[in-house]
Amino acid sequence: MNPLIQQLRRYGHLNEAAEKEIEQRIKYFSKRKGEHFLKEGQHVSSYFVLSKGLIRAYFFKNGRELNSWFGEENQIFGSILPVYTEKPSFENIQFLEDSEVYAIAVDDLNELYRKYPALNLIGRKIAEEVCIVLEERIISLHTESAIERYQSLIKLQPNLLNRVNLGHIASYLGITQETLSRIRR
Amino acid sequence: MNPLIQQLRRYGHLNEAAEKEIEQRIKYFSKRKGEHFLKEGQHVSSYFVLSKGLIRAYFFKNGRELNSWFGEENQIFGSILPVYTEKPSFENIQFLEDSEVYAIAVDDLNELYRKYPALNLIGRKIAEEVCIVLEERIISLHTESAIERYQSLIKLQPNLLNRVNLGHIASYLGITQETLSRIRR
DNA sequence: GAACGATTTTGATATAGATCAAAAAATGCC
DNA sequence: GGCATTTTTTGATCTATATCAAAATCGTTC
Repeated sequence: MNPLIQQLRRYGHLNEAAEKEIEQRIKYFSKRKGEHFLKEGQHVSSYFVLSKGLIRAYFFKNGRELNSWFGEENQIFGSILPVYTEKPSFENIQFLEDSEVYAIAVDDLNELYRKYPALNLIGRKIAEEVCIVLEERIISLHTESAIERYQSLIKLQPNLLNRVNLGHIASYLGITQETLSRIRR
Repeated sequence: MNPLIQQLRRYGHLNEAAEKEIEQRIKYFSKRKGEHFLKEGQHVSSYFVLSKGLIRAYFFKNGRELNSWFGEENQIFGSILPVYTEKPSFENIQFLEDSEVYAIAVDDLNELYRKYPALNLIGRKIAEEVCIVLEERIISLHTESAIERYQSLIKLQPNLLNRVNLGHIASYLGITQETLSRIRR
């Protein structure tokens, strides 16, 4: 069973015809560690799922890379911006391990929304769930100290620490690597 | 024309029957400055619009109030959490000026979604737009200094400064009132 | 327009986290 | 197993922002 379809089913039911056409449009990629899935200014994919691997999303600020999130297996994620506005994303998405991805292109998704309106319920649920995740991140950044943010992250994505180096984690938390090292001690 | 319907129309088309029933379920409130629209643990409203007035959303952290956002006239806002999970919000919503509100209850909205599936497209668009706004706030908190966050806020909601005292702004920015006062100098 | 409370500013000091530099430890490679 | 590279830790100092206290300003009411 296609891992992206599997994720979509968590949010709502689709009839067979819709599901079949979605499946036809889902593309599979196999990528090596270090490769990019998406670079700033492109707008290839809307939603996607890793059946294997690990990714990070990052952007540039004053010439420095800043991580905005990490994605692990069997989560659904993507960039909302291109889906909503058809504008490209300012984010870069890079594989941190050899990975396998199932993805649907922005244009395909928008056509599917037109053709199968029932899909909008699923799209709504996904976007609402993303809102809730984003709100939690805002609260974390708004109210928590570096130590607390670190603890929040371990609670949310406990495996991450074994898969990603500290520099990436520090960048996500909005602190320097040195501070993170001191926090952990 | 009902101000909430007017906002919904910005996201997509609804047939007459749907629009009529939505309009019937929209409730009007007139509230005085200082009154609450929503207190922590309730889940009255999903989406709403002010035709007049100003509100803030806030929550408690270690006994202190922290502002999470401000709402002005002719914006659509609400709490996604109750719509998505049917769980109550942890936020409080209070009027900062005498206000007039058009609102739709969570239960009504969910029934409308069932009855008029086309509404899901609008719900999806709204949630997607909220995601984009939330992402901007995350970037601001993640990467900007207090001064930059202050400037970002003025750019986004320039009238706010004339309508709200500095304590509220500082609480939104995640800094103390003293620091905000020094920044402004 | 005096008096009160609320809001904003100013001052002195404390602290979390940044920066720069270098050492130590871990990892990968031949 | 030894060398090179990357990652993590440690140290010294600096800076942005917090805290606590008090003064100044503003707004409202009688």
